[in-house]
Amino acid sequence: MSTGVYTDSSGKALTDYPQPSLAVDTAVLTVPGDERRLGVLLVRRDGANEQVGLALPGTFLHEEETLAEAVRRSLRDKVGLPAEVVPQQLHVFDRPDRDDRGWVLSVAHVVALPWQVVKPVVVARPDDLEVRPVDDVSGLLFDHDEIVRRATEWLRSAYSTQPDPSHLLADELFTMRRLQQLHEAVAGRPVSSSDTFRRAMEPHLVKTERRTEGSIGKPARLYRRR
Amino acid sequence: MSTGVYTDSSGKALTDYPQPSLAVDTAVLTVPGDERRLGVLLVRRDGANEQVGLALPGTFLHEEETLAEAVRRSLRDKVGLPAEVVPQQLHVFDRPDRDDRGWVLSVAHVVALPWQVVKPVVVARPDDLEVRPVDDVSGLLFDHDEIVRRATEWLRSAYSTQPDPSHLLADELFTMRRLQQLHEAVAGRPVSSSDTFRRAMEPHLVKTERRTEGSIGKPARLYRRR
DNA sequence: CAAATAGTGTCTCTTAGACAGTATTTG
DNA sequence: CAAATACTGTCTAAGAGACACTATTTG
Repeated sequence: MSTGVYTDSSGKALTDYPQPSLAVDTAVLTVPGDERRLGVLLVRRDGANEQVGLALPGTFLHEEETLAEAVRRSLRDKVGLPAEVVPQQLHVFDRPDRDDRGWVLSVAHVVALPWQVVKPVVVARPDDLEVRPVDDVSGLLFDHDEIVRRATEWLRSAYSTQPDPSHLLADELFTMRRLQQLHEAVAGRPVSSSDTFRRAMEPHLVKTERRTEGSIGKPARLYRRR
Repeated sequence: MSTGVYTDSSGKALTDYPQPSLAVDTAVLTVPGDERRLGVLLVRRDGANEQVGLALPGTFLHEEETLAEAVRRSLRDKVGLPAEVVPQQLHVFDRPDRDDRGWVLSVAHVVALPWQVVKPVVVARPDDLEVRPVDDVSGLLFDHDEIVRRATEWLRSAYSTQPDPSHLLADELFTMRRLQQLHEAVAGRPVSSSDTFRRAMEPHLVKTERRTEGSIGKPARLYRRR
């Protein structure tokens, strides 16, 4: 690590420059089982020094920690989510006045989790936590509306070419219809055509010989991830 | 700005947490007029406190400055480039040991500039500055190889659907062939087919009635940006 | 006129989209 | 058997890619 003061090209020591605080804020996306829409997890902030209102879960970066670790820590400590998540970096928000408590930059992240994982934490703390459809989100604290917008765009783009890249479908086996419904929930609109959807997804999946049982109508073929 | 100490959820004041220094590093991409390959601008670092070797131009974030402003300042002060550039954020590099001078996070940026703009500064300071083909870059300081890789990927992706989105072609009028040669330089390989290239680009351009003059072969139609 | 480059016409193959018609289940 | 859902086959339109052929210049 640093063994002494070093200077930049203007001869100023690094520590002479006030540096910003660095935060991470994370859009946790999920599709609630009942509703067929993509949702984002929000936390109510009303601590003594915090601004009051809804926001994304976040925290300040701790010493020697990576951004991904800070994201995992914030999701574990503030929400109660498991620590195995792999967050995706989105963008650094750097407006000097974005946080009126001080000079705080935020590295926005996104992670998508199955409803089975998110539901228990929301049920456990209904006064603190809430899942809201991404297309209805507005009025969040700081610039978190914009983070949700970017996170949504990122996930929708990822789902446009690959079958469930974020494993929102927790089941090992699933029908083409179930996959399509998930993709429609993520996209926020019906797929252009079932035919095209099937043709686009089949090459990326393993076609099993198993079928659904007990459902109404002709039993559907079950697929597996490749 | 901050009116007093505030605390996080564990009751610790923000200033109790050591915070990292925040740097910006920028991949300046260009296509040298003679060579038909995409290049990146490198600076030789050999100051007293700096590591010795080739790296991207960068700087530390100053107080109340945005990241884009820091990028412009670093390009102006360390390279001599004009200040009107619009940098694109790529990724935050956060390995705690990525800079052995201390805990430094870097927000990597990319910007593409016409050779007419880059050439003068390289010619003026041949011992400090160098443009090297992106596909030949390796052994840069810190994790700058990775930044160049990401910057290249970003630019190539941008050029795959739009005609010269970064205005690397400084001329107002240009032939389809010239545009294609630029795109081939950026992509690092020939376009799959001139026919397809023309068909993909024409809708995004204005077809003028002017033609090239004095060139060998049939004079080519000139196009303009929309 | 030969060489060089630009531009057009058109054929084939693939894919998207639409949709009719068949298959297999539940109740 | 009616209703519901799954699946197949096939037609059409649009686009990608290939390429022959025509056009217009220089030397």
